[in-house]
Amino acid sequence: MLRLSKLTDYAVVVLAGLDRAERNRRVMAVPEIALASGLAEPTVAKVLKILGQAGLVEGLRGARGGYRLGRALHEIPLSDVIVAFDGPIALTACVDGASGGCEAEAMCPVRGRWDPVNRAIRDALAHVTIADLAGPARCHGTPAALVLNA
Amino acid sequence: MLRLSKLTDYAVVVLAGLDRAERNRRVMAVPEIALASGLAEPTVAKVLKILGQAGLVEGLRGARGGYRLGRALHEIPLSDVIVAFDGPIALTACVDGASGGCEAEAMCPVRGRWDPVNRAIRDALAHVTIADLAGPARCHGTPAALVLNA
DNA sequence: GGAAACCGGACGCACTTGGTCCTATTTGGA
DNA sequence: TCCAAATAGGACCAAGTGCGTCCGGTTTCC
Ligand code: FES
Ligand code: FES
Repeated sequence: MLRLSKLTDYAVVVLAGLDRAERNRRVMAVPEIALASGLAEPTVAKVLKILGQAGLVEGLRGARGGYRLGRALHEIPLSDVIVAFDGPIALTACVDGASGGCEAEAMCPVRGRWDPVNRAIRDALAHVTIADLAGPARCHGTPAALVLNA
Repeated sequence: MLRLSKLTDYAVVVLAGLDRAERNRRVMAVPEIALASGLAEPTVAKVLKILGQAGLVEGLRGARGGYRLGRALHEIPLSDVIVAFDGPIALTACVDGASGGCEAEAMCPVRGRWDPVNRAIRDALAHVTIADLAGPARCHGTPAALVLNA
């Protein structure tokens, strides 16, 4: 359905919640983040694990541990979050060297023609930051709407 | 995975195949299209049925029947095909009035903020025509790449 | 040393997707 | 008039995958 997974959606919410702690230079533990975001605790944990692997958040282990933002929200492009959860951004299975995903591979008239479309989607998603999605604070200079509707 | 369904992919191939018949003002039957596109016959039939419901192709019933393009390929935006197979183009479940798809609905900080992103994707997809994907013939004036990478 | 917290992976349920097939309806031709 | 050809529409089942949950292991502070 051209939809990204729920986890990706949750990730944005979690990141937005973490941002509030960031301003106080605190770390937040999972239960606290779950409460702040209204999501189930195990789900939040899973989201943060994946975000950690992608380097978007930093996890501090041990007692009094928690999570902290790896970068500021306005430096995290939406595409990074999507890639972390949904894998590479490509509309079709038959891109570049990926053979075998398609049945009409031999005589296919659209072989490789999706590439410009994929690149366009990637670009659009790369120019939106999580800060644009998280709140009314404009920290990027150009609001997302301006860039996107050009 | 931000992927569109295989059926959508096949639809583009099928439409490209139909275009060759269109130039001769002929109609093509399912077996012929299947042969031309290299796809399985029942699959092609299913694709054409859906395309017919969307008005993108016209089916002529009875003996000597077949399928014909509803419009020229360069007048069919990619978004129309995607909508026919994958439903409305929206990255997240929580758009506009669609409540219930999300758990953190009450206190969600990103409620409604996806809309500009969705609109951007929709616009990008609406400016690519099937003709852009189907072959080297440029019939739209501006090639897709130019519009997309602006 | 114990408690608190993250880390990594495995498991199972459930939904969606895809491919196939069958029947009804329509139309052209013998 | 009757039959063959071809679409229309839906039902059906199998496979894959996303999603939520849980558990044991490891690290760090008190
Ligand atoms: S190779 Fe996949 S649709 Fe052509
Ligand atoms: S309402 Fe769905 S993420 Fe906010």
